[in-house]
Amino acid sequence: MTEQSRQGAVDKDLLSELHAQIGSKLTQQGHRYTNGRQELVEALMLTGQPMTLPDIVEADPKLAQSSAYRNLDVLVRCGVIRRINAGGDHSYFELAEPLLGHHHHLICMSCGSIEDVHFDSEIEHLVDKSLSEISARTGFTPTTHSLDLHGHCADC
Amino acid sequence: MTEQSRQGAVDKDLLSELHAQIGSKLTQQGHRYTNGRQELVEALMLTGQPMTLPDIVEADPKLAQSSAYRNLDVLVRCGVIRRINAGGDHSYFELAEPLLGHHHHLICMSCGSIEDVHFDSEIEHLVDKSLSEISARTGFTPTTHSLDLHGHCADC
DNA sequence: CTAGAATTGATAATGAGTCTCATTCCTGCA
DNA sequence: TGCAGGAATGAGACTCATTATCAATTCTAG
Repeated sequence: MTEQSRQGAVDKDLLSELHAQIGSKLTQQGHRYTNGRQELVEALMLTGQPMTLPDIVEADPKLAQSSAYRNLDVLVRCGVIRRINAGGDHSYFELAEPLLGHHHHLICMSCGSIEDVHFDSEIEHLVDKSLSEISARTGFTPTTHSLDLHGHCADC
Repeated sequence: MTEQSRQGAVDKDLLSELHAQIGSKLTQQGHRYTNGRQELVEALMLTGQPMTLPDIVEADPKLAQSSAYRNLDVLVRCGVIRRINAGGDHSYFELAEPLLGHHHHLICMSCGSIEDVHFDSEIEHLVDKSLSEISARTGFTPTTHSLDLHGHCADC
C-alpha cells in the first residue's frame, strides 16, 4: 500500500472514454469539465483506489486545495465521484459506481487504508433481494447500499 | 422521527442487567462506570436508535459536552458503544453489537436520520460466508462488517 | 468581440471533536 | 474513619478538515 506506483487497470482508451462520459455528464448539469476537474478525476482513475484530499494534492501538486475541495463537491453532486466516510480524519473519494462498478471496501482499522473488493454476483443478488424486502417492510427507499469490512489489512 | 417519546424495547430488568454487564466490562479494563457514563449509556438505551452528541446532550442536559465526548470515546474503546460515520456533520453513536445484536442501518440522505434494521439470518449467513472467502483471498482480517442502506426514509 | 456566467485560488471563517488543567471524586489501605 | 494517589469532571482553549468569501480570470454563447 505504500507502493506509489500502483495503478488501477485503466488503459488509455478506457481513460479517455471515461473522460468523455464524465464531461457530458457535467455539461448536462450546467457545469464545465475544466482542467482542474479533469486532473482530479485523472488522479483517481490512475490510482484506482480511494484517496483523501491530501493524497490527491500530493499526486498532483498543481491542484489548489480550495478548488480541489470545491470540485470534488461538484463531482460528487453530479454523481461522478463518491465520498466515503471511513471514520478517520479525512474523507476518501473514488470514482462513482457507474464508472467503477459496484464494489465494497476493506477498511483497515490500524492504518486507515481503504481497498476495493468485488463480491461474487450470487451474494450481491441475495443482498439485493433482502434489501428489497426491507424497503417494502419499512417504507424506506434505498438508492444504494454499502457493505464494508472493518478489520486489519495484510500489512497490519 | 420527530417523535421524542419513541423508546427502544427495553424494560427495567434488561436495562439494569445491561448496566451491570457494562460496568464489569469497564472495571475489567481499569475504568469506572461513573454517573456520567451511566447516563450516557442510558440515553442510548432509552432512545434505542443511533444518536449524535447534540441528541445525547439534549436528551440529558446535565451532561457536559466535553465529558460526553471523552466518555463516548472511552466507551467506544471498551467495546460498549459503536461509532457510526454516516457522512453528516456529526458521528452517530449506539450501543455496541454485543449489547444490541447484529444489525444494519437505514441512512436517510435527505434528513440524515439513521434507523436500525435486522436482516434475516439466511442473508447474514451468506454474507459471512462470502466475507470469509474475501478474507482468505486478500489477507485482510475482518473484525466486523457494516451493511447499510442509503436512500430516503418514509418521511422524506 | 463582448457581456454574463462559471471557475479559480488565496485567505478567512466555521465548527465538530480534542486537549488542558485545576478541581472534585473514588477507591484501596492503614 | 482518614488519607494518598489516581481517575474523572467541566469549562474553555485549541486543532484542523472542510466551507465560504471575493476579487481576478477564463469560458461560452451570441
